[in-house]
Amino acid sequence: MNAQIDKMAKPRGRPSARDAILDAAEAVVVTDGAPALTLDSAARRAGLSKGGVLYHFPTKESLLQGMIERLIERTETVHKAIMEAQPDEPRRSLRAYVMNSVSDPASIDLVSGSLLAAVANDASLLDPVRAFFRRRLPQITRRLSFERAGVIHLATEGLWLMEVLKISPFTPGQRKKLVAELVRLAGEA
Amino acid sequence: MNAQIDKMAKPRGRPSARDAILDAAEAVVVTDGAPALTLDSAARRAGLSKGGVLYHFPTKESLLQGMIERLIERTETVHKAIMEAQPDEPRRSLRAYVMNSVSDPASIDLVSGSLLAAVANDASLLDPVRAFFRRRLPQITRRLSFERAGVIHLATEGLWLMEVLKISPFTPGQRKKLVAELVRLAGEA
DNA sequence: ATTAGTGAACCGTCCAGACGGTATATAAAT
DNA sequence: ATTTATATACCGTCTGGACGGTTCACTAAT
Repeated sequence: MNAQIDKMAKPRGRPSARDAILDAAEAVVVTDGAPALTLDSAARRAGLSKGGVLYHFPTKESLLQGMIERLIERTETVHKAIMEAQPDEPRRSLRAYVMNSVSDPASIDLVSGSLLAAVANDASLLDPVRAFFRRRLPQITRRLSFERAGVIHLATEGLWLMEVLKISPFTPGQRKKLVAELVRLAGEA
Repeated sequence: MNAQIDKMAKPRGRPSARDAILDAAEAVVVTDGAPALTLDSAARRAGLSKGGVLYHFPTKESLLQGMIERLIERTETVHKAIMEAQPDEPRRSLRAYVMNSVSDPASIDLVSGSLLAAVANDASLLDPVRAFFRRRLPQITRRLSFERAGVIHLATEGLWLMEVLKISPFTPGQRKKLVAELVRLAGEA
């Protein structure tokens, strides 16, 4: 499914289960809810022992940090990929952002687990997310009216967050219309 | 502050601390974070014992349900009040919604506690919120292009959710501009 | 020799919920 | 007007379980 990203600095020992643990932790949250994420449940889902999890993540907090870090890394990587596949023009960053966030309804589950886990355990774990948004803001408002780009940003993040929290009231058809409108708005001057 | 609503079926015993418990629970979440909300912490904050809390809310889940219920009730009440204070025209519902949600940055804390607590403990507690959104959707899209009203809805909810989660990247000045833009959009045909 | 684990025992803490008891206020009966 | 009954509104203690984290002896791959 996902082409795995080469880790530079190839490790020497056995292939690490670090990513598998993060995947497992996300899966636990998505299927069983945020409160179900414990060191034990993540270990079981990843197919190893609690000791194995603690080898990679010495505390639960570090596991949660790892989840958020990877969420941001993934988002940045995908955004870059989408953007570079598009013609060079000032609005491509915003449009790539919209497409990355909301164009594929199924991709929500791939990241929502990390966010939900962070919210449930310690809101300050989301600090890197805010920092990420802040870094991205000037990129997506480039050469656009701040108001217009800002509203598109808000709406995109709004749909994404509503779907992460499963509180979106829109039917699939309505959703399609809205995404199309957002992409359209992101393409206008 | 709040005129208390007459409970029909006048109770006989002492005045109930039910609302005080809900206030306390919200306050605990806002000041100490969602994981800090326990039956004990809510009781202490409300100035009574754990037994007292359990009298009103026999389980923690029922406390969380109570928080979400009151969140929705309050939102509906305030929305109605704002709306009726405005001239009768098709777009006043949407505009009242925008004003209610994001016009006052300080009011976030009054409701964020309930939402965060629900997310942290059991996402299905948010089901009534989605139902509420669904009820509201036809009202705010009345006589407006669905796409336009939908984008405003998304952006409003996006700003609100980002602020509840404390991940908004906007400066106060930028925020002001965006809110003004949303109100403006909600006023246009 | 180093890395990456296993697996089990164990500890301290926290927490939801149960339970028995108590205090307050109203209402009906005497 | 005093008693009696009764429902409401709590208090305070206890328990059983889960969870995060530690330790430790051992193993498998590179």
